[in-house]
Amino acid sequence: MVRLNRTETAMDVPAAPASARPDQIMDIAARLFRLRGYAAVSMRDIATEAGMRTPSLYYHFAAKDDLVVAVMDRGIIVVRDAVQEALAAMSADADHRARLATAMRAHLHALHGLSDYTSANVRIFGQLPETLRRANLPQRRAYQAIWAGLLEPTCRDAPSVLPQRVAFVIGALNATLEWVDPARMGLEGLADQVTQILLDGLSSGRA
Amino acid sequence: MVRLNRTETAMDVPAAPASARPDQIMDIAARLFRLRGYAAVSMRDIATEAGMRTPSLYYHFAAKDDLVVAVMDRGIIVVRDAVQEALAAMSADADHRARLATAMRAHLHALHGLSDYTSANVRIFGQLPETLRRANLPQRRAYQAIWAGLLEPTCRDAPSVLPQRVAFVIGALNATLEWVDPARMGLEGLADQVTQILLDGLSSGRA
DNA sequence: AGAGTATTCTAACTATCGTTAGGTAGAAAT
DNA sequence: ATTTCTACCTAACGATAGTTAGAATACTCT
Repeated sequence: MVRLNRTETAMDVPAAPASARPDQIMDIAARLFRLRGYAAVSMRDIATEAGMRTPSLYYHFAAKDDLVVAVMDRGIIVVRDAVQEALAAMSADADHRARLATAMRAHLHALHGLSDYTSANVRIFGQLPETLRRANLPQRRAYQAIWAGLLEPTCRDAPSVLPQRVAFVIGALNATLEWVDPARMGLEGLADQVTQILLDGLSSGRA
Repeated sequence: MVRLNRTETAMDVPAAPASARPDQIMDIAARLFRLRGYAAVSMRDIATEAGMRTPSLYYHFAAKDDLVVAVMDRGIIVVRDAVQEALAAMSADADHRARLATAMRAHLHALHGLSDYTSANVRIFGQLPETLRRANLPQRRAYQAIWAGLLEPTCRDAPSVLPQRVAFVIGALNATLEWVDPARMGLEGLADQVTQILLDGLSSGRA
């Protein structure tokens, strides 16, 4: 609501390189998309939060479609990098259960704490017209490939179900977005619970 | 796209009671919401599919909000009835694992095969403004209560996590909406896989 | 200091949204 | 036969969406 003149907004972040303005816009867009969904966030909303007039956005992004695609792609890249780094930091002789648990933790962390990009992606993917969804599919497939490698040892006797397992596990992790209150519940407790259920099932609760 | 005059549309369904017209509109709305999301479906779209002019919708539903709330509520009622009936049909001495598996199957069936109402609910709930979401919450809470009863035996030693378990299981089941191709994959195979993972974990795949 | 580029501005356009006003054809009731 | 009610119609309103044209400002480099 507060109108900022351009001196204030530009000078608030003097350390960042000049080319970081698109990043700032994407940050704002990701946060709003995450909070309110895709159609409910207008270019005017994003411009207001960025302290600029609406048409100025079009200097950095030619259309709302381009902006949302950029946000969506980054959402997958962020979680993909997080999971890959977490796996790379493990000792080489970790078994597949430990690797799965680590990947789940990294995914949940990217989803709830790291940034708004991955959560925005999960939140609005289903709201996008098919054209925009298709634009994000290559990133998603690359990320699913990581999980296929992780889950392959769990279904060696029926490899045909692997793609469905991948989708189910990622979907189950993403579903936590809808009900987890990040403040009320610690991320560690959430990760413990979710990984335990997914690895050993609901029946193992008393162990 | 085809324009129908009122004689054709009114006479096509002479067997149905006259008061079924709101149901027909809700059927169409649920199908479109499921396919395209909330904001992407206009009252004009619904009216066109119903073979009428847009303002005529307002004779049956005072606002888009009322229509969408009616669809959302029915979406929960449908799945709730399906799960309750399936549980009621079980023998009284079934253990909690069998009851859980039955409930999961019924939920998945309502989600993928029974009608568009439950899938529309799951699909667009996160897209609604908070006011409309709140209107659907009582139905959701009532449905969650059923699952709380089902899941309580799985976490007797830590009852405080029960609400989160309920949300996680329902969320995981709902997540299948995003990746299951109902035609390509049989509903039974899907249910087998999902219930096995949720009950016994990913590691049990080779059993 | 001045030229050129980068960035933001004002003003406005078109399209579509949900919705309202007010009228009309047909069936039901008196 | 006249009224009443149901279910639909045409016409149009105000609000808001994404977007464009073109001028003005700020920054960079010589």
